[in-house]
Amino acid sequence: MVDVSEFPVTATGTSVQILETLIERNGAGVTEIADVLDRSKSSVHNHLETLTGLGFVIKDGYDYRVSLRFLTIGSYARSQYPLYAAGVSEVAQLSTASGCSAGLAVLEGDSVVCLHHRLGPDTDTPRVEAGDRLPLDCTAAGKAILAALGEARRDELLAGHTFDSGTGQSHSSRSELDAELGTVRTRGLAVDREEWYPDQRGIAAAVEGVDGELRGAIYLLTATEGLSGKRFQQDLPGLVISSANSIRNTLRESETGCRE
Amino acid sequence: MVDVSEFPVTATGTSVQILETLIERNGAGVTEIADVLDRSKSSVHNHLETLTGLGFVIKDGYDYRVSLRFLTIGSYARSQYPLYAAGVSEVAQLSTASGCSAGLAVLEGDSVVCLHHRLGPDTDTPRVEAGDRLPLDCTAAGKAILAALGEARRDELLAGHTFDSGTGQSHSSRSELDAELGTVRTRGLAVDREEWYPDQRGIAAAVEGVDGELRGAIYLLTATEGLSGKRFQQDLPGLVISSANSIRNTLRESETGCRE
DNA sequence: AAATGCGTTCGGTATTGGTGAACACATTTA
DNA sequence: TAAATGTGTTCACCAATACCGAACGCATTT
Repeated sequence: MVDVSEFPVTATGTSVQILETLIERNGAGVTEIADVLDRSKSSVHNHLETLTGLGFVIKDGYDYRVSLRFLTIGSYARSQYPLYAAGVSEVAQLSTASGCSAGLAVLEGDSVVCLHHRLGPDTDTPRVEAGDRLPLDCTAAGKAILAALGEARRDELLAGHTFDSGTGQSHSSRSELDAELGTVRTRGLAVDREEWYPDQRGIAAAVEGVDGELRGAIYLLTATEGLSGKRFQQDLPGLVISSANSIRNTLRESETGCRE
Repeated sequence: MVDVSEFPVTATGTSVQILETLIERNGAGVTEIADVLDRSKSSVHNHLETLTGLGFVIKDGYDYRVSLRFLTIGSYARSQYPLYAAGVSEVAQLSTASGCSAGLAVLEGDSVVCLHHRLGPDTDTPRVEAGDRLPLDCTAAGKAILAALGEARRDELLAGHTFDSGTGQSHSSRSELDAELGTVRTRGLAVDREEWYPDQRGIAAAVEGVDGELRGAIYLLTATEGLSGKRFQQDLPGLVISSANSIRNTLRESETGCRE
């Protein structure tokens, strides 16, 4: 958890700290939070009353919980990314056609965030949710995005990166990663071979806008079990690439003002 | 917009006011916000720096935008409702089987909120998003939920209700609504006949937990065009009711500790 | 009937959020 | 080239307020 006291408006920091406590504990009461955060009950009570009044917290009985207002604002935040509107129906199509789970991811700040995820017919893939952060170096989407960035930005993201997430089947150093990113760039496709979750493979392609700048990535997730080499190396990659192209076209239409 | 100064922690109120401005204007800069809210630039700057540090706001260039952190927390808030986990795959099935859009809604505080929405193959239904609020009296989901509540709670929700949302095809008074809610209770099904959006019809059924308490509703949305009377009065209602039953069973399993 | 749990209210005070002016930097105008 | 305008940012001052701690009301438990 971030140290909330290092920012100029400490009261807002306290409110957020209380929100995080509510999330961590799946709802809590005034006294409980005051204990955990080592604050007075009255202070906590004031914050909760404020957050409730503002619609971010719901009180039921003795418990306070975070409200669906976050989902409302979250849906809006997602709609800020043109990739979402342009890609959501293509994800449905990709997921149906491939029988795999599929989704969209974007780079926000220094993390790759899942914008949308659709569970496939073979339901035994990890339960990724919209809003989840994806590891940079051991997921197909992360690699696709890294490869599409300029070197300066990539260096920023990987500064101090430890290469310790995922299953350990992935790279152990920056130079190994850089080598793979070269391949990703030439193929226009990134893969993850059981590097993120055991028995799970991923395939992803970056999507750029009309200006050539990165808009995000579309990815596909599937269980290794019963997956033939040809399917992983030819069929599925083909579907992902064609989906990415389709999204690029939709994006071009919306970014240039429709069917130029 | 709520008056933010009526709550004890005014600084949090100000932060939220700034967030709302960012949403309203699709991102904004320090000066712009200071103008709109009639506050000093330094104050706005401090709040934005705090919100950025806490991860709720993203700065790109001169603009600040709300971040996907809201989506992350929103997904969590949604997962607090057992109806979501129990119903999301049933919604997919219902949507596929019926060819309509379908979704889940719950009562939070005094509003009915959409937990999940899946666009159907016939894509010309309103673009409902997770987190959207649904009108109480002119949507099928709203009526299903109202009908399932105790009288006291229903009175609370409808106190001061104006019956002016939707297309105007709906009820104009509380007594008319009450009459329909009786029918809803006996049929176990609520409908909306172009009352919310023109040319759109809805069907919904409430879902209760093992304690008999309301957990929310599952709904279906479809265009009137090309919809036969039999389909709207028999086929689709049958699908919705069987979906609701299926979710009730899933809920029972999870609430009693799996396959009792 | 006493004791413990909860959330809430209240006054006092040290902290701090807000202001407005000055600043650095970029872009636009003359 | 120089001035003018537009950003976001920094700073010192002061009134406003977020915080504390004790008291309170109300349940539930002992």
